[in-house]
Amino acid sequence: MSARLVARDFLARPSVEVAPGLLGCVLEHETAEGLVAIELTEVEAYAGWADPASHAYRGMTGRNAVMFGEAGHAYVYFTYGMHFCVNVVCEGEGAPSAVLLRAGRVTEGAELAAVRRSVRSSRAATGPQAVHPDGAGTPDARRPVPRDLARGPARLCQALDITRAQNGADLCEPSSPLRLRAPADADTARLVETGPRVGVTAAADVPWRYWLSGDLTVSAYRLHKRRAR
DNA sequence: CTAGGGATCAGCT
DNA sequence: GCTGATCCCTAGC
Repeated sequence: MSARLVARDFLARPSVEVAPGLLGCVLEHETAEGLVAIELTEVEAYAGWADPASHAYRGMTGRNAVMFGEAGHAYVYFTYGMHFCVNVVCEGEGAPSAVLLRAGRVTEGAELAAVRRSVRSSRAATGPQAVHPDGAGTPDARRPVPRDLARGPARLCQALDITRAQNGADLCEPSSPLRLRAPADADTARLVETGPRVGVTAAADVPWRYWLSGDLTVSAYRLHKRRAR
């Protein structure tokens, strides 16, 4: 079995070129709890300086500094008070582009991923250990279905246990706990579809979201609500 | 549909 | 130092 990682050279290009090539790649995170691996099915490119939707648009800050560094590192950010999202940094020093990992399918460690997801979910819900009033609920009843384990950028991070601690992690380094594996050769010829990015008001016209055609783990598309400016 | 929650940052004092 | 708007979302009504 090949543990071949994605080469840094592959990532050191404009994110719009890299993004479709990440589909089918496997992001895996090895922790004390075990290994969870996720095959990427949906990504979005963010282009840096020229892209008003990019965190790097207004220049380097403490939060987005990783985007300005070497390609192949993880840029993790926290949003909406409770969610993490992970990006793969592309291009090179001073060219802050990145690809947001929006969804995937758990290929290893599904048990562990399910536990992580249900623990966090029940805490965010109506309190610890919500039980069905009719008594029908077994502990497993709350479990997310496998398809939903990493269906959405924040769910993907939950399943992999990616938090601020993984910000800056080197995805191209074999000894790194968080790494990006190249797809098996048989999986490379998948049909890719393209469309507008999710939740982006500025530059909503560019089709920089990429996903594997027909894949059920791709997140539900919603147009962003118009917000006053 | 909405609440939820924390971090960030521009703009101000 | 503070204030308020925003944020690439999710789960539960």
